[in-house]
Amino acid sequence: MRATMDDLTEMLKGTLEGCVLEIIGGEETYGYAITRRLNELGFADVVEGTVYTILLRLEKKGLVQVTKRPSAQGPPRKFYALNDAGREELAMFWAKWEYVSSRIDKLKEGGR
Amino acid sequence: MRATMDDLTEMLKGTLEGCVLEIIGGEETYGYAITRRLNELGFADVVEGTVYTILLRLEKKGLVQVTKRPSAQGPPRKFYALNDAGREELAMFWAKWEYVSSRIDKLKEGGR
DNA sequence: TAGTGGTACTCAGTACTACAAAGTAGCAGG
DNA sequence: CCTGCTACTTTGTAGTACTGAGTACCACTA
Repeated sequence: MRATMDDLTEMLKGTLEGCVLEIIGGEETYGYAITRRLNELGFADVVEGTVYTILLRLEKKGLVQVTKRPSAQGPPRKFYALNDAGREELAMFWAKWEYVSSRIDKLKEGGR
Repeated sequence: MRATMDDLTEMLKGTLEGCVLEIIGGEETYGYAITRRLNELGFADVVEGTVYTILLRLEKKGLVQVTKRPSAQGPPRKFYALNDAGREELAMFWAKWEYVSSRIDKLKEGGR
């Protein structure tokens, strides 16, 4: 119930999934690495559980192709890559983001 | 379950409340008018029910001052104005927005 | 004067999302 | 062997926007 700057979870709803799509779109990668990447990017509080639920959702929606590969650093990794539907969804996400963020910025400028 | 451009509801979660705060901050106003304002601003699918739940939440959090005034155009209106806590919350909202949107834009630019 | 349409508010229930928390499992180094 | 790091899974919870139904008040009009 804090109102501090670092509590961004509500604002990330609906955008985190798109961010994960974008990261996967850049290169085939896996859950743990995606979490670290998001943390690096400034989304410091995003934890693994969140990312894994998103990945399962993407898989269910048929937006990604999954490949299991052994790892030298622990249990096997599940690598994710975008398929055509995923790339389409990603483009849609950026279109929505463009739209929403421009409206909000306009509102901020006292948009009449 | 559509994936069309006009389904923005998930992306608005966490930001709509801030938008309502901003509108109230601009001038004392009431629920119905706020809904129309949001629709004008491009948030076409936002409906009254949503705005009223936000307003009740703001009231519960003690961020607004409420004044009931009779209307010539129907039942009495509940006018909302920001108090000090509300102005603080609004500033916090814009700070968060600045932060989150800049990170997402960076990610979009292929941010390394 | 009954009916319609626009204004204005309320409330119960639902869907979706991010997070918390706990657990399983493998490998490396001391 | 045991601690720490990597890596994945699952269950449950809280918060938010939306749906849909309802109440109520007024103006206009047929």
